[in-house]
Amino acid sequence: MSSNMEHFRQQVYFWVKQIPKGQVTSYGTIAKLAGFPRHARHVSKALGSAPDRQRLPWQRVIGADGKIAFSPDSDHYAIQQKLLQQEGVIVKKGKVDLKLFAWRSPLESSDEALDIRAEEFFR
DNA sequence: AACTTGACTTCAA
DNA sequence: ATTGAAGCCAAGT
Repeated sequence: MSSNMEHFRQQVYFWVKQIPKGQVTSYGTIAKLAGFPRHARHVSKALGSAPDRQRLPWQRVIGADGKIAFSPDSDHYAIQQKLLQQEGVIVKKGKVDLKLFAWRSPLESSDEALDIRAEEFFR
């Protein structure tokens, strides 16, 4: 049987793929959606080691404060910013206005919805 | 077993 | 709005 962490990773990939083009969400939100709240840091790890990064819209996952998480002087940072801008997301000083581009996931509105959704995916 | 390391988050100044 | 400290947790040393 696959490890818990492996399950986590699959859930992360699934939810990241759900983020609509031109919108963003946070590591923490993905962690929550995946059913593992408080594991925001592991979401980044899962993305970084994703076997098929090419098919994952990883650029749509940013910090809870709307900022690109990579170091501003890194290549990753520049690439992520470019990819986001290419799909219409406005990034100023490495920050996205969440009021305009935050993905309204089904689980963010209510905790009840989150529990229901969790059941669907964990049986 | 102890300590460090992140593509994190929250909260209090 | 910004900043820093504390909390977080699996992995790697």
